Amino acid sequence: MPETPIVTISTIGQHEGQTVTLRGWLYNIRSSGKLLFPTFRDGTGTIQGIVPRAAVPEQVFETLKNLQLESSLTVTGQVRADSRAPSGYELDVHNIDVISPVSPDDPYPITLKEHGVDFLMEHRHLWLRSPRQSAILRVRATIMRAASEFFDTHGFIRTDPPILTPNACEGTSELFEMDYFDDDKAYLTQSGQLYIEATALALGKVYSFGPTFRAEKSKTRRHLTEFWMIEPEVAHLELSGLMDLAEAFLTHIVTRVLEHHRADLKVIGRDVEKLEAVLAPTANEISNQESVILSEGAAEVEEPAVASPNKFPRLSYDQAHAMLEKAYAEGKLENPHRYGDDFGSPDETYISSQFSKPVMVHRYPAAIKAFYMQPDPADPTKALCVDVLAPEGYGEIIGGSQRVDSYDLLKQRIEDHNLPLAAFQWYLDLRKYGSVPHSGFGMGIERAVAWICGLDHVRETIPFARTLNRIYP
RNA sequence: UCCUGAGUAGCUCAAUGGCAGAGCAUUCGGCUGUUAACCGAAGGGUUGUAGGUUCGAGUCCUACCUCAGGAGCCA
Repeated sequence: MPETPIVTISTIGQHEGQTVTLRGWLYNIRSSGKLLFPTFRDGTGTIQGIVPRAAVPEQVFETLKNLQLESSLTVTGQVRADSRAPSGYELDVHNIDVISPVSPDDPYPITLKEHGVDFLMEHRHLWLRSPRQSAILRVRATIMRAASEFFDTHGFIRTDPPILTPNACEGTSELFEMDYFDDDKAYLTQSGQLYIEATALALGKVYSFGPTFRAEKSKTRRHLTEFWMIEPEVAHLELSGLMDLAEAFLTHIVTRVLEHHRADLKVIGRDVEKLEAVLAPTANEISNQESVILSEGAAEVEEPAVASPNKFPRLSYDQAHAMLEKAYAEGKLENPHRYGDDFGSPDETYISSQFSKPVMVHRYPAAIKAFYMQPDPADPTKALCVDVLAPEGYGEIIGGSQRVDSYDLLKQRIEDHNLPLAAFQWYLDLRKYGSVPHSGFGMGIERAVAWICGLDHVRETIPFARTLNRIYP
């Protein structure tokens, strides 16, 4: 190989006219008699090469002609702008050096044709190489970075809770159980919330970011058994401030993705206008219908405590219920929503479909929410909680609440929910020694990625999805 | 856990109860601008498993297995 600069495909345009070396894989190859059109990929993008038989040594032409897809190689050639190329550039190949050829007896299983879900998931380790999957993982990385960045730059301290826990955090979900040495059982965490309440009362503003596990036998496009969650928890913060926080947080993430991933979103096939609508100024944003909805029962609409640059619609549970009743009466929903029940998936889809921004639904009936949620002083049958529903029917991406800060009330709640008091003694201590109002939320990364990328299934949002029926590869 | 649907070539899919097929992939041949290239040829099958009905089952019946996505539950 001659001494040439080693470049990546994403920045190859800066080397127009130069002879460069790429290190990558053979993505596809077409031929037309004495012309070869190999397409190379290197993880940053793809570029088509052109190889006229007369222009290269016979051995280079023959080697490339017989090379199987996904063989690894280095390629040397001259970068040329070409209007026929999708990316604007082509490579006039001078030489190739095969690093590791794929055998024709056992060719690369994933072709450029269609494949079924089962086959692709069985070959997830290879599927990741396809342009769409790579693009999704790049966007995921930015979403995770932007999420951390938001808290890091707003005075939050990252404090990660344990992954092995002695008992159920909320006493509801199905947990993965394992032996913990001799006589004990341990469980994989389903939320770090209780632990970061402790670190919040130590450090003020904290967040955690890590994997969580749910053993529920859910089998839908929105569920994984192992997923990543980012959870802030803030001392002295009440519900309205929590909603401001969630609003600013999501706004920051969407802003970053649009800044850095226009090209990836195009590969994924995302309608970028839908994301831009999330950032649109509030005044122009809210449609007539939305105004009507928000003005009905205006007394209940939460006013942001801090002016937020980008306001999301806020609905109380009662307002959302009224919206669903109306929709059912008009035949837009198959089943009526029973007041007092949680919203089902079709309900959430309908509510979110009425807005182009994420919707914050707050003050659910306390009876259907977790024991640690603070009752609303204005109506103790309601909890000071909020669910953020992503647009376009992507469902709940954030769930949060103000926490019970009274020792006596929390103890009562633990007993009412038949939870083992001893296991929660440390949690009660937080209310015994200098309790303050505090709030937090959790966002599931995969649902956020699915929404932002416009995917129809969360299994594509994580490198190796863990679902009810699949733990391979 | 419940409901619904699907299992046929390496992959994606056809096949009135009557000879097991196509495209892609692989191999061989052709083509100097192809964009999931195209054209010609070849090889490639225990039709998810086990029973049953029938002269005859990929097709009908029963059970089971696997997968899918919807409910419930959740992020």
